[in-house]
This record gives sequence, structure tokens and C-alpha cells, in this order.
Amino acid sequence: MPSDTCHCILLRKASRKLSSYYDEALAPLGVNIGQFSLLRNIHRLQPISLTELAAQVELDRSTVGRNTKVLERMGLVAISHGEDQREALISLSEEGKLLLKRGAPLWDGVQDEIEARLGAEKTRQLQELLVAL
Amino acid sequence: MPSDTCHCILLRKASRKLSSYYDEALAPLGVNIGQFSLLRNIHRLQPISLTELAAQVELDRSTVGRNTKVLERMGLVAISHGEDQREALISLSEEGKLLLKRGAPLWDGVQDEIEARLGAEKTRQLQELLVAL
DNA sequence: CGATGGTGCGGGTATATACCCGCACCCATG
DNA sequence: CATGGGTGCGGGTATATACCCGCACCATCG
Repeated sequence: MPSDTCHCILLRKASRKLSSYYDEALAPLGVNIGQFSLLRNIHRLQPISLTELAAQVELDRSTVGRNTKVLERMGLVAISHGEDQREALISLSEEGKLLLKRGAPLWDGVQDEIEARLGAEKTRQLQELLVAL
Repeated sequence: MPSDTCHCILLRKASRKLSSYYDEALAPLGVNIGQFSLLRNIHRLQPISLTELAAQVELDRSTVGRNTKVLERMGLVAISHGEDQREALISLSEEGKLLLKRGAPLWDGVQDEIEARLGAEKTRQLQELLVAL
């Protein structure tokens, strides 16, 4: 066992590499995998507050806030307010919905490619391992 | 197979979680796992130029430049220049060496803990999978 | 009805990470 | 020796990510 291979560093490298792989596939849409995933979550949960969304995607609230603002500037999400004036209600715009539709086959493609490269068994192992960490 | 679990997002979550885990262990030293790993690489390769170091750790040169500058401000690395005035030669300071010595058991501890949690077989699988990606 | 605590948000700061551009310097070729 | 390509570096910009702080608002308790 080459104990000098840091699990964490290896994982970070893999994360960067895989991210850029997904980013490349989604490039025609003008969003990266982080933004695409966030859009999908907003779609699933809308309308939703920043705090709740952050909890769902397991990211810091301020991170989600900034990322959401970028999506708003792009016209992909709309931020309105409910009865409680404090609460920001995030939902998809029409463009956002369209982007998700156009993105679905691209995302499926990468996903399938990964699974093909690893094989079904190793894909299952990967999911299991990542959850176990 | 829940095909809606994005491999990439799962990997990124795992990466963040594991990073914060290592960061916690290294907190007494005042460095994070990225900095610690960079220090270990500098130790292994010193004296080394920015460009060469970036290639070795598979990060962007500008990223390594900024990170190195932080380490320099901390007094952990020294940056000198060789005959070619352009080239920055990065090496560890005495404090840097000391930090690596003090950090080794902490790093080993986390590493062992991960392996214990996963078991030998799954640890091997993980390394294999991450390299395969 | 006023004080208090909980919750939601934005801003500030720091680091990580990437890309592009421009400057400096070295070396080879004419 | 002049010019030009290659290489090394820093700066600028953008996003991702986290933490802390302060402000606003709501609900509840006294």
C-alpha cells in the first residue's frame, strides 16, 4: 500500500477532473455542473428559500446565495418574496426550465459515459464509497 | 439504479466532506490539507520552480502561485532565485520542515481512520476508482 | 405592549481554483 | 548582433466555498 497517497488529495483531483468533464459537456448551455445541479434542485423544490435550499444541497447558505444570484443575473431563476418579507422565494424562470430540458440529454450523456467507462459494478462501488465517506 | 444521483455532485460532496475532515485534524498546525499537501510536495521536490511544482501537483500555475504566497507569508516556505532571474526557486523554511514533522502523525491518524472506516478492501477500491476517473 | 430570541438575508473576508494577458528574460537562428 | 519564439512569472477577473457579523423581521413570553 503506497500509504503516501493521500485519500483526500486524490479525491480532490478526481473531483476537479470529473467536474471539468461535466462542465465541458454543459458548455453549450453556458452553465457549469454546479449551476446545472442547483437549477435541478430548484426545479424539484420550488418555490424554496435560500436557507432551505442550502440545507438540501448541503452547501453553505452564503454559497448558495451567491450562486443563485449569478443564475438570477443570467435570467434562469426568479427571486420573489412571500408573506414573510424576510424570506426569498427562489423559482425557475421559463428560460431556466428550457435550459433544464435542453441540458437533460447532455447530462445523461456524460453520466452514461462515466458508467460505461467504469462498468456497472464499479459504478455501484463508487456511489457506495462516496456515500460511505 | 437511482440514475438521478449525479456522480460529479456526489464526488464533490465527498471531496468537501473529506477535506473538512482532514482540515480539522490539521487545525492545530494552522494549515489546511491543501497547504499541507503542497508543503509535502515542496519538501519532496525542493528547490523547484512554480511551473514545475504546478505540473507535479496537477493544479493551475496561478493557483499554486497564490497558495505558495500564502505559505510564504506564514513563513513556511522561502522563495529565492537561481541564475535565471525569471525562475523562482521554492523551498521549505525551517519552520516548514518542523511543521511537516509535527503534522505527520496527525495526517497518518486521519489516513488510518479513513482506512479503518472503509476497510482494506474498500480502501483499495477507492484508490482504484479515483485513479480510473 | 415591549423585550427577547429565533430565523432569514446580505456583506465582508479569506482561500481555492481556473483562465487569459502582459511583461521579462533566455536562447537560437539568421 | 538583432529578432523572435519559448518559458517563467505576476496581475486581473470570475466563480466556488466557507466563516462571521450585523440587520431586519417575526413570534412569543412576560
